Amino acid sequence: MKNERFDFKTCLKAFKALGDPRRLRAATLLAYAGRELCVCEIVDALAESQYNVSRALGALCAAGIICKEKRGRWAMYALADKRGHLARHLLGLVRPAPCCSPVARDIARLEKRLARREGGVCVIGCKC
Amino acid sequence: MKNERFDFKTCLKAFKALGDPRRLRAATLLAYAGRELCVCEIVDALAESQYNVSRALGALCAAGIICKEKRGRWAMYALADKRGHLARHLLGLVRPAPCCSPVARDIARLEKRLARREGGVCVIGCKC
DNA sequence: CTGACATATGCATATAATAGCATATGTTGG
DNA sequence: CCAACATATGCTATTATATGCATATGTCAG
Repeated sequence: MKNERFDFKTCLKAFKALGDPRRLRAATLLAYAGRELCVCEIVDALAESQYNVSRALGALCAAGIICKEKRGRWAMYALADKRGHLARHLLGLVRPAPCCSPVARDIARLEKRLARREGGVCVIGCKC
Repeated sequence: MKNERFDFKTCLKAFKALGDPRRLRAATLLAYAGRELCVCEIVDALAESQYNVSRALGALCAAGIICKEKRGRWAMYALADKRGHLARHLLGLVRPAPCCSPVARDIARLEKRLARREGGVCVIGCKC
């Protein structure tokens, strides 16, 4: 993972995908979490509408930043693994929680939400 | 320069600025060159209009990716130094010249152009 | 099979980014 | 001071991107 390089098109797609506040927040959140999160947890953590979050996650997925795994009626997202080295590099550059950063608030809300998991899985769903 | 991190806003601006083909090409070119280039050299290397290149360089400058130094009627651009560690990290991820990449062509044209410098300075100007 | 639920998407519209042209700005040489 | 030149910018038209609403899709519980 050292001195690794990626082709132009791949980098361009990644930069473009991360060049939007909501998408960067979502990706940073997933990088911070270091594990799969379900959509409704991300919706709560970002405090954004289900619509906007779904679109953002879809775009990040298309850019190869994150990946999705459908599990029953739940959709789980995590940082991409296979082609995801670039994503790790990029998100590793974002300071996780300097106070007053949007990321700090997102993380705080995520922690609260994760505390409500049961047996390691989300059982709450959307409250929208 | 190891494990360095940057705040959310800075990263967002950088990703946004690099999420455009022409801007990413220009920044990658400057990273590759490793020295100041004048606008007309960049125009020739990218084979784009003076207008488009000027706009792209302006945007990269505003995002803190590159910096500008006016020298007489010439404007020289280089990767940002002071606040530019992020830029170096990011552009270090772009593979410089896999053949068939736009970057490869840009670099080839740049080399030709640099060969025409006299005493290390550009003396040609725009031919547009 | 039905109703409730988690998530995704189509369509219409708002908003922002980009392109091109012409022209402005500032600098040098005569 | 003027003309030539390198570079930047204002304006407008165009195009891409984001938003909101409603609704579609697919899955589970009963």
